[in-house]
Amino acid sequence: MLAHQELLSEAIEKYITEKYQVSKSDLSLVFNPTRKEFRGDITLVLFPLIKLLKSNPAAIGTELSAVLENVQFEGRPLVAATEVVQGFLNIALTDAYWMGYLPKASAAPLPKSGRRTVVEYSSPNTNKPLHLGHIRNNLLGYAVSQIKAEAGDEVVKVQIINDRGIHICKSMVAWQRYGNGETPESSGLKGDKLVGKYYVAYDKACKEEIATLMAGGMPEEEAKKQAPILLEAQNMLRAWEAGDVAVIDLWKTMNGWVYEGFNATYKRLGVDFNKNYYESQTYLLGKDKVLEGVAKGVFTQKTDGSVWVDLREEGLDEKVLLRSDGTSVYMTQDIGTAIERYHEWQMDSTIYTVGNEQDYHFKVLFKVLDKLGYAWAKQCHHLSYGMVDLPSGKMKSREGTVVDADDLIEEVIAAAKEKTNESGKLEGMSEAEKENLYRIIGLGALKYFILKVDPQKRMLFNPAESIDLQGNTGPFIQYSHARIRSIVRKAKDMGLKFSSGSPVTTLEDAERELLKLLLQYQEVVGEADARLSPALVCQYAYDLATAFNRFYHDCPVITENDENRRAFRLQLSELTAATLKRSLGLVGIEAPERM
RNA sequence: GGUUCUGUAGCUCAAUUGGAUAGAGCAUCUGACUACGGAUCAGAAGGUUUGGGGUUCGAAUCCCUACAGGACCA
Repeated sequence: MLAHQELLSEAIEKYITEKYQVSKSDLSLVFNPTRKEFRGDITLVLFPLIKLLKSNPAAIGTELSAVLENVQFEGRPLVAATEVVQGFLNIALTDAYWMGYLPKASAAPLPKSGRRTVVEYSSPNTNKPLHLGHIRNNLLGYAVSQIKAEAGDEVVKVQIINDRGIHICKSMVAWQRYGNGETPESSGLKGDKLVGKYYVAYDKACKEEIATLMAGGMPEEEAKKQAPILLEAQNMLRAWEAGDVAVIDLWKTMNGWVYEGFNATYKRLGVDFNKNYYESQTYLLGKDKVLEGVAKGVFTQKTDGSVWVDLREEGLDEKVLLRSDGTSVYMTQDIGTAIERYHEWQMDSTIYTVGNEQDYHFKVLFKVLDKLGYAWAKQCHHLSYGMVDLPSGKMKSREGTVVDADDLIEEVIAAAKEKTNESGKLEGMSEAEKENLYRIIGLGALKYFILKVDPQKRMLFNPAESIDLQGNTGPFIQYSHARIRSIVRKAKDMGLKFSSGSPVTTLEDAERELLKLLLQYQEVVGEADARLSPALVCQYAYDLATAFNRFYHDCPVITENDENRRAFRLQLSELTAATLKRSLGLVGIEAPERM
């Protein structure tokens, strides 16, 4: 987007190829941003040229400096100053060059790519409420969707719900036994919480039954298989697969409760989906496709009837696709879902947002789809993210250390309320506006805390730090935005001008740094898209907020006397607020006008 | 046991994917034009990048190895 690197690069290439008779292909110029302790905007690394030109860095540097000083941009000098430090040629560009880009400094989406991307995130089971792990998953998936859209793709956000299987039957059996007809309405419990309660009840009953059997002399292994409530659940699963009307009805009812609960959580969290997929609707297709694969000879059926794929040549191993009794495994339904989804969307790529515990699973899935002959299998990506740990260690549902999503959301909002009331400037706000602000700040803190970490890495979730308002946090950026908006509003009330007929031609350091950062917006979006990393957007927003705060500290804005300078600074301020807001939006964080 | 990911300041995270003296925040200490919104800004201190080899002009980054932790597959 910015022209300088290309111009500098061309000039140097032309000079070296002509003077030293080296071919262009042997010449690779390495540019880096200049480190901030040196003067300059961009730096050419000279080391790679030493051998090629048979000279030393200092000599090469001074020689190239002379070349660069003649480079023009739109009829004016591009380079203001150069300096050779060790093996590096630091190049400072002219303020006129930077100012030329001011009109383009407003954050805007990249051009349409013409590509359609499906982003899958949140793949809950319907027997338990959502927890902190799902929150990381949802925030990542949503943010990546936003980033992809900003990078020009058409994005389809989908959820895959694991609504069938033994786990949901366990909740159903327990509800039948102990529920007395309890519903979300009768109990006032959120639907997913209600179903989760019976899953826990199942677990408890099952353990008791196992203990009873063992007391009667049965070995533990046997008892675990023979517990009556387990047999009931297995019976129910068979009845479900056979289409038993009563079982299906109960299943629909209880899953319906869960969906209402999930939807409430998603809404509170601020994520949404264009389409939901249900494994109950895709596992049969998966089965068919696996059997087709057997017919085609890409899978093998063993004598017991089970179907396997052999991936040893690809460095993986053999993997079961259908059990000997013909029932499907996770892989089976994932195959069906992938195929159905492609038929529906014909997307150019798919992103699966799933924890890194499934790394192997997705390697296999993509190979299997490839073996089945689907060319699009190569465009499937697993956005693998690390598990979330607590200061007390891992989350373990058995030990009750799982952090419930709804509870967590309400806690961060409550914490935001408390802290905001200590130091906020909320006079004149209605109660409803205040409540909304607490929500925005609490969620801003939570989301930023989670998304600033590289997705791939395992992360530690410290509840206390997640609601910090200072330093590298969401609320810090939100505050910076609100402060700028306040300044801008005030300036407008005073009737100050935001542009002038004779714009400034020289820049203070803080002004230049801010302008340069504003111009990086699209580059950051592109990089975050390529690397599927919302963390880069978080870092950018933080850098931008910091750069503005320094600028605001160093440079008078409203109180600046020079009208042209003041207009420029007001414009910079307004652009910064807009870019902060847009960047935060990419990671699902709202930017309030006041706080 | 096999495969794979991770290891950076006391703590939580960065490091433009091989470039300069490894950067931020928190916590600690010190300061800021009579506060254009101080939830701000500036500074100090804090490092043998888990250990050991190697590759090269140059390594937190690539290779080998040991150790530690996580995950997956049996």
